[in-house]
Amino acid sequence: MSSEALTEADIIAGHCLASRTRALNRVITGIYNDALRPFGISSSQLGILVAAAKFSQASPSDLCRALTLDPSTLSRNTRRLRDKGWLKTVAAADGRAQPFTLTDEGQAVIERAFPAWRGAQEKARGVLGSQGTVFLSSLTPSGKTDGETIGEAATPTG
Amino acid sequence: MSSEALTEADIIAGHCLASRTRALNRVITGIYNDALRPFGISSSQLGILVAAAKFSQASPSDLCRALTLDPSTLSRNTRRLRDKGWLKTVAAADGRAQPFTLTDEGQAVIERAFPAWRGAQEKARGVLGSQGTVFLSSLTPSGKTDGETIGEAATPTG
DNA sequence: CAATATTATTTGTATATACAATTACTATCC
DNA sequence: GGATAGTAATTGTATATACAAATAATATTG
Repeated sequence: MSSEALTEADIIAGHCLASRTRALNRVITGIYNDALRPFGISSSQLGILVAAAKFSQASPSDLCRALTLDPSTLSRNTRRLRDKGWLKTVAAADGRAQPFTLTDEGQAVIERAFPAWRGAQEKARGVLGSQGTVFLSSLTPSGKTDGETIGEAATPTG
Repeated sequence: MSSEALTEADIIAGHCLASRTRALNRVITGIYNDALRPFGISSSQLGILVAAAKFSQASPSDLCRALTLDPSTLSRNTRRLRDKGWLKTVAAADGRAQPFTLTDEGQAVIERAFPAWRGAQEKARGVLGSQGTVFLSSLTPSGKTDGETIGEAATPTG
């Protein structure tokens, strides 16, 4: 039993949920990006295309709400997808809105990339183990817990 | 019971672990960044400072291994921390190495930010629920599962 | 209906991130 | 010990991300 006092750095390094979440994100995102690279699409971009496919006519604000994404982030991301010809802007009643739809090319990209996505998904399951897979699967695409609260209330202490 | 065939987009949107991991990362990282902002430090930067505190003399390659961070990413991140005076480069036997140590100011920043970090940690626990908290706590700071495999092998099917 | 408030999106700026290429060393191996 | 291989770090370039500010259009309200 070590009797040294724990420093702030010890406590943070030993428990920080943000550091662990970000590290996990780097690992998992890397798996998908590696798998998707041959198709010229990133994990983030594929996520936006599939979200656009599900809203037949998506507005940026819809997707921001659905994905917990800052509007400025989505604006840049959709610009790249419009530049590639995978999304196209359509007219809207409300003059402020800039809704878009998936193009046929965008749909084709989803279909072409699908087997690679599936391979990455398998690899990610392996890395996450069943506990991690079940937990992450319980989240909505917005990163929030589905329904009420998943577990009980969190226990105190840092 | 819906009898429509699932499209690729339906399957990806409904299950993608990368999208969920990234969305969770946005939510969790945002909690810590909001809490730390008044101290002029980000979640990522605090993570590097505490890692540097634990290696009394850290080399970039040590930290990259410890955190699963690309060397080019760490290089830019430590540059900002050196510019702020929180890390300083020290001499090394190996002329290729650029090891650094935490400065007194860097140590002071950790101490000042600690209560805010603790508050963010509490909030994150609440968002994650006990299942998410337990899972993420089981990861090392590198984003990998501690020890063997956490759960059993993942079950198949995309 | 004109003034004001609200909403939707983009643009300016900055950090976090990674891949590829480059630069500087150190190690190895004839 | 000099050519070559390997390692450590940085720099070039690009995407992902967010906050703040600006722009533009619709809603509200007096």
